[in-house]
Amino acid sequence: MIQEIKKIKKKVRLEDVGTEAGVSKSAVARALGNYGSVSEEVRKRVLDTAKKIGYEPDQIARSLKTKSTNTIGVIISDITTCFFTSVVRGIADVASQSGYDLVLCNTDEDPEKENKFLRVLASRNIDGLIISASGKNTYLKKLVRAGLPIILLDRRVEGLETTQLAVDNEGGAYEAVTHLITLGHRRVGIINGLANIQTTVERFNGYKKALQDNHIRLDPQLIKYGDFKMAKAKEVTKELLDIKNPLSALFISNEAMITGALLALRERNINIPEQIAIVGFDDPVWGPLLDPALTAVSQPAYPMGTMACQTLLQKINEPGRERRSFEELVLKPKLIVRGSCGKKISLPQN
Amino acid sequence: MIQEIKKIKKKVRLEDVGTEAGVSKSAVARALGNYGSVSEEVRKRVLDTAKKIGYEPDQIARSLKTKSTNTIGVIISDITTCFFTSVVRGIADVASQSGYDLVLCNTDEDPEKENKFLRVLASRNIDGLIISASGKNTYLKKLVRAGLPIILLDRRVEGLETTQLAVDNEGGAYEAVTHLITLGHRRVGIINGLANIQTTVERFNGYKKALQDNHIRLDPQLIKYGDFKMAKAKEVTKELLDIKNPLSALFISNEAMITGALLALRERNINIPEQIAIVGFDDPVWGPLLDPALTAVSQPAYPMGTMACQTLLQKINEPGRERRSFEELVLKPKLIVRGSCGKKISLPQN
DNA sequence: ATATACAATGAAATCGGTATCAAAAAATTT
DNA sequence: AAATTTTTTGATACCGATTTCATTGTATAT
Repeated sequence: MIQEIKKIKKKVRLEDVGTEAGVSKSAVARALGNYGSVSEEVRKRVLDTAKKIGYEPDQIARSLKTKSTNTIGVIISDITTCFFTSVVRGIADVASQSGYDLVLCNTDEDPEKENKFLRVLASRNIDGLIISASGKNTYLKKLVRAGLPIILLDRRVEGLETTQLAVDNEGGAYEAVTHLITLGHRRVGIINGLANIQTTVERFNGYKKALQDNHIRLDPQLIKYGDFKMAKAKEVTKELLDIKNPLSALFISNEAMITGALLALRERNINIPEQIAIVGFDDPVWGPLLDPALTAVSQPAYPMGTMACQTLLQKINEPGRERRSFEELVLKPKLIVRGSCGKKISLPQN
Repeated sequence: MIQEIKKIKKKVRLEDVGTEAGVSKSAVARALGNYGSVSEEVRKRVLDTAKKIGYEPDQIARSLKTKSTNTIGVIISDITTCFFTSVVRGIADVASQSGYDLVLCNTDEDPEKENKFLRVLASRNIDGLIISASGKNTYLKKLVRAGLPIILLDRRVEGLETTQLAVDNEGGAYEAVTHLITLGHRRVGIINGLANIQTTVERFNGYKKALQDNHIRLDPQLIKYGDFKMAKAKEVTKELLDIKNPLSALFISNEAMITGALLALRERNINIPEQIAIVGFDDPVWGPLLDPALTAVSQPAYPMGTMACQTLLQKINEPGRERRSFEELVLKPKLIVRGSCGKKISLPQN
């Protein structure tokens, strides 16, 4: 039994570089950290031996002392959502450029999970946080008060005085629904997202406002709620198709639900746009592949990510601005008209 | 100028709990850490005061001592790729259940970025790594030798003795192309991914093998390379459409490139499947929405993620198994036949 | 009652860096 | 050459947990 477990290479520490180079670890720290003063000779020797024996500083140890981890937390509902995918990519690119890393958390809109992640991230001493919050969250307030730089992404949270970055959901929805109305549609259905999520409410408001401005009465039958996912939207779409006074157009509140809705229409053999006109909030890459191509509200997801991260990094690095950091950044979405709403239809007599 | 900057709440430390509860910090550590022995009375008192003054242990400090960070690194090419999105979600779910967090890195297939991320993650003392490696990477080998638990995801790396988890790319491609051949197609084009990526090679091999097994000569004109992205695939598809001896079927190596290819066909007003049959590797959610619906090779992306993470956690927690940890886990993809390949065509005379 | 085992506790070392401080060495001024 | 300043350097405290160790107090065995 002389067979030994292969020895795992031991970590090279700052001090090891010191002994190898024949100086104290303080000297090494100065040489590598470019601060204090070191003789040119020692600096060179240290740099060489550091490279030679493969020294890599331990971030954990460093963080313990400096209180900065070069980490930013990202809390979203679901990375699988195309919108968030792009946002996260944007965040990641900016972060990486500045030497920050991302810790990613999916909450599935579950406030409990959200709370758990917040605690975990806080205990990890993240330098900043970008969060698409589910809503009422007590711990989040604590973190804001504790001075953690935070960007509220895509969703406002009441009573939280911190920077937020969102899309003009109401405006986007308004534009989309107005487009339908302009084309002559009077019975416009809507598939909302989860009921008490900020974005859902705002998009719904845009829908309502568009109807109102055109003197169309709100019909509760035309209003359905999904959960931002495909399956539920499919179900709910079928319900919409089954009401007696049928709808002629449908507005759908996010990408996954668009898929669900279209699937339902497919199953029922309903033609777009002849039998029903479709607009979606979110402009999927595959929209142009459909026949007719999808008319949709396009959100600048990637730019939102980069902007969120840039703003966060500013907050992190200029803590002086903290006082005036309660700003609202709003990006405009854009309606992209393709074929799925068809041409102007003749108004029914009423 | 009596106006003061609002005081930021100071961190509560283990020791603070101690003084508040009238015991030493060692006692607190034992009470909270559930080890050693503490009198029931002290335990209760400590737990109470800890909650009262809101103590949250500092992970950084803990990690420094314990050498474990409860963090796993995830290095992929691009989170924007649907396949990776699902994989990452799978990883995240399993990780989170076991109290691990994810640090996410996008390399864009750039070996330099990959190397940089590896260094950063190593210096952060991650407990394990899941990586879809770009290829020849020196630093990765170092980490394996250093004993870091690693799962190679989706792509093998030569000379690296560590667990790997991939889809049977060759098999999947073989099945797809064979399907086309069975339907009577003889001139089958292929849009490959980036040239020296493992998955590209394997899928291409499946394509070649299928042709070979059916005694069809490889025509270089039918073979194009993309970069896994949409734009390039669109371009390349047009090139394919322009060759004189036209192709009757096309196999496309991943989702984004499918979109690109279909976009090109759309522009040229080419009918699927009458003028060209289409199979894709990757089964997009929107595949069924097309007309005809897309025939595609479906990869179990989410399960790959969960499995990768489970396997990794095993490695982390049972270091004894290290010796025999050079295993290859292969998942089977599945061809899903829908409409985009059409029916059997009559063979041209040849 | 004495010896022994065991539970409960606090002091102190440790993890690997950063930062402060005072001593030593070198350079400059007078 | 002596005094002063400046540069270079190593020793040491510190970050906030974990963990070892020695000590005290209590329970059990003899």
